[in-house]
Amino acid sequence: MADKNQELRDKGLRLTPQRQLVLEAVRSLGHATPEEVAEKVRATHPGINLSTVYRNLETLENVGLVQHTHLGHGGATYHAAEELTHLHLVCSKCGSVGDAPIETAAPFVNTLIDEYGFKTDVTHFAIYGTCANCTEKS
Amino acid sequence: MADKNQELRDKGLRLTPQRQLVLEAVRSLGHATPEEVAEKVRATHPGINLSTVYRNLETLENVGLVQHTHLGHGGATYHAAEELTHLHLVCSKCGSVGDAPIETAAPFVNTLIDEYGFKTDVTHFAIYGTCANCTEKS
DNA sequence: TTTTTTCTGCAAGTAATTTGCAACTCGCAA
DNA sequence: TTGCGAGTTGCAAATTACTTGCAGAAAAAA
Ligand SMILES: [Mn+2]
Ligand SMILES: [Mn+2]
Ligand SMILES: [Zn+2]
Ligand SMILES: [Zn+2]
Repeated sequence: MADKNQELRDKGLRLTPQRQLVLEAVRSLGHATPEEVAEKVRATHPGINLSTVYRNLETLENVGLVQHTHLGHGGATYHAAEELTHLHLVCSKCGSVGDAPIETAAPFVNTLIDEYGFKTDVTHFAIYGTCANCTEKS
Repeated sequence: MADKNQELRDKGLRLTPQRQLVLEAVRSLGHATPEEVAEKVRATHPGINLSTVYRNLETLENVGLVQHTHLGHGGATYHAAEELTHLHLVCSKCGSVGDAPIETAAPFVNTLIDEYGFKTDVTHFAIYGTCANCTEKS
């Protein structure tokens, strides 16, 4: 358990139960909005304030343990940083979120570097469109 | 001018000065937030309410005359539908918004169709990353 | 321990967008 | 032309998502 504590300490952060719970929640949820993180945390620790969740998500993002992405028109969702190894394919019709390996985007990313010197972060925004299922139905 | 009126009528919309002004503002501004659209409209017609602008942007989007995209972490920006002919390369460091032809993404889009049956709308979300300028400086 | 510093809960505050509603006006029909 | 009805507007209030100020609590340093 010293290891787990160390993880946050090494980043120069104070080890509070709230912070650990937020990090655990993000890790166990996959993608989650701040509200969902709060809900998860409160399942075991009801007292924790929503602003504490927001503040910790920001702090954890600053030290690189979590990251946010935009899957839809609204607010951000959070991931564990290690977990960002795929593209998000978001369907505008049904709202489903599919995954694809980041390598799928590699040629595109390379083209943008070569032609514009632009280094793309392909996971920050979702890939938006219509899924196979919804295309079929229409 | 009958033509211009017809354009909205053909979509089944009523022709109000507010609606025409919103559409013109979107067309002349390129990318614009609802607030910016309102500001533009008010330059000549001060009385127009912000909620009218929001409602008309939605209506115009429903009939396909305008579209929204997400360039940053926050709210949406609106374009004329005809004008969506480029990718947006948004720099996370300096906030600059560069353009690239949509064809740049064609191979990537095709890959997603072939492998996942997913039809990508590459303009809905910006391409996010670091521009050449900011990469140099660091 | 005691002290220092960071973090938390709570309440209040913003910013962006939406909604309810009564008054208006556009387009059609008489 | 005028009159009607559905669609539209302005305004105020509501909602949503997030942020901030602050005083007390709790980590970590001393
Ligand atoms: Mn959107
Ligand atoms: Mn973002
Ligand atoms: Zn779908
Ligand atoms: Zn830049």
